[in-house]
Amino acid sequence: MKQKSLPELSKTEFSLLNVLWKKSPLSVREIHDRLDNGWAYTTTKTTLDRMVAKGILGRESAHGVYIYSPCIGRAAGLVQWVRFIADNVFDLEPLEVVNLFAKRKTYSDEELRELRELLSRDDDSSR
Amino acid sequence: MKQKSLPELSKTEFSLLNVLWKKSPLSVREIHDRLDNGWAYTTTKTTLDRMVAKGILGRESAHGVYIYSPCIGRAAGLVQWVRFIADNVFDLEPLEVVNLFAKRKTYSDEELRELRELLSRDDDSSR
DNA sequence: AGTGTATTACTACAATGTAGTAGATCTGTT
DNA sequence: AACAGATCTACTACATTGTAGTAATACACT
Repeated sequence: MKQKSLPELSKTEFSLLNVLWKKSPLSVREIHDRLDNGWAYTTTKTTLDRMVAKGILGRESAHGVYIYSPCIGRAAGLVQWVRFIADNVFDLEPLEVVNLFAKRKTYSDEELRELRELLSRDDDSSR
Repeated sequence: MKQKSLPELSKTEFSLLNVLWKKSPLSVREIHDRLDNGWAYTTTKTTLDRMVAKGILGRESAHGVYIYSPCIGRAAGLVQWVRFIADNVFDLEPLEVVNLFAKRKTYSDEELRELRELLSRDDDSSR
């Protein structure tokens, strides 16, 4: 056991993380701008800070502003989502959904490998 | 305009609907049993009733119990989810994600057609 | 040094996630 | 037909999330 239980991320949390997995650390403003949903700036801020409080993100001060970065990797953050999507959207086994990822170039081989690993390992120790 | 704006379904709502899209109408008990998450029975009930209140589900009485059925079709319920998944998980255009569906036999041709239609039509009239 | 502009902290409130409890109802049993 | 046990339903409850406003700070430029 080295993984502190895969997090169950909400839709908003996931999309925030998604920005930061592409590039990080970023300031609230930077995140807010690439996040092209209709949110108010303060909404982005609030969500980020709550995620920091939960340990999903880290933040530090740089030149007078806070910058945020993910505390969990993309593979770990994806696990629960792949399960959900496999079950509810594709009606396939999680690993088969990962194979769909593999066709598209969205994830690196390394990420895919880790994702598969996490999916088969953590085979529902919870609930 | 004949579509009453595609609903933004939460994860839970989506998985409930997913059961009912497979077979309906069903009683709380029947839904609860096929829904194999760890919920308490009353949680399933509460969620169902809230969805009825929102007009996502309908319910009627049959042999002394309520039975529930979806008020929206699978294609309509999927639209926002396909957008989210396209954006945040696959990093593809929504329509390309639909093409992934097409490979697997999860959706009927009719559903796919309607889904594509809805996706291209309702190109962000909201927010 | 003062005014405008962006950032942060704090507060707010509705919706959702999750579930318990008590009362109503059904069902099978004498 | 009356009662016990099992189910179902309505109502209540409380934490978390979704979403955002406001006031206090900090910064940046004239």
